[in-house]
Amino acid sequence: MTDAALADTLREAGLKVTEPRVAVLSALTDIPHSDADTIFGAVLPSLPGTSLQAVYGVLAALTTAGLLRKIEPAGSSALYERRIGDNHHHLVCTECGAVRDVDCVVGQAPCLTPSEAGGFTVHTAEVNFWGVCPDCQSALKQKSAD
Amino acid sequence: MTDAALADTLREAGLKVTEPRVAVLSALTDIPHSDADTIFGAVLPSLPGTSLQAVYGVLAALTTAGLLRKIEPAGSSALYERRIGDNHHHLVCTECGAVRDVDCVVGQAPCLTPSEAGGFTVHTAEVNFWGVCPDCQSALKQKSAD
DNA sequence: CAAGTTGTCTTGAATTATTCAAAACAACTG
DNA sequence: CAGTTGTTTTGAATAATTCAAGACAACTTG
Repeated sequence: MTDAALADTLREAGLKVTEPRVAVLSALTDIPHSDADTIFGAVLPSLPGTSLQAVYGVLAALTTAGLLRKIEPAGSSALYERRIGDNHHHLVCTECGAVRDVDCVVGQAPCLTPSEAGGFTVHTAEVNFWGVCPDCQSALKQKSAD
Repeated sequence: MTDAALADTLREAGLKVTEPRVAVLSALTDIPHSDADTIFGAVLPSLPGTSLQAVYGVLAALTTAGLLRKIEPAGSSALYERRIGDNHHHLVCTECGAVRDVDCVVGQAPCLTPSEAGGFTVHTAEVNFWGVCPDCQSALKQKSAD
């Protein structure tokens, strides 16, 4: 995705186009499920004057505008991804924290209406799967072999 | 639940029985879905010499022993509950952070096997519902009427 | 029941992720 | 091109949680 295309994305969302915003979108295209610090590291080479706070500001703006989705798996810092609008879920490695996308499980989400909402107005169902990623499985096997 | 019964619960889990532990279990029986600070406030009257760090230590020990479940909804601090062993889920109010238990939705959890685990070994599926609790619904209605 | 061992609690401080605030600055509007 | 609005920079503050060392208490063993 070119910077021009990313700029259009920003404009369409009613946001001003700035270098930090384009850079953050670009970084998240390459490395989804990244936290603020990782994104900061990714954009720093192209924006030497930027700061971590600026990244936080950009992430907040883009998330509010609906261009980013913020996920906060237990035990890790907030992660951001560009894949939005589809109700996909996440698979998180309990060993290393790696995150992978999972398409919504049973076609729609019939199972995701709480039987008894107790007066709550539910608007979102979030599903997280916890497990061990292939890499960590190998590592664990290796370790137990010692 | 009496303190003696709570003490037995601790012993059965292979843990030493101490005042702070009994107090924390007792507090969580009364006020589930509490964070460390709330629990600290609840046990302080009966344990004047205790500290927040002690509460954190107790919570960590009890969670490791399987007596507590730790939940970490996005945007709030870690919460603890005694209800364990059943795969229930949570309903979280996006306005005030209130948490309510929800029984597992479709009988078992047939919908909670990711279609494509991508090599991950999945051991847990976590479901969180986000919505607005009855109290906050009233409050919002009130506000919009102004 | 007494002494020892192991593990827990207390005290104090450090860390990490994140947010707040004010001034300098840049993007879109007309 | 100038103005307005909103963004970024800079610097500091906050909140939740964790780390570490010594004091202490619970269960075990004799």
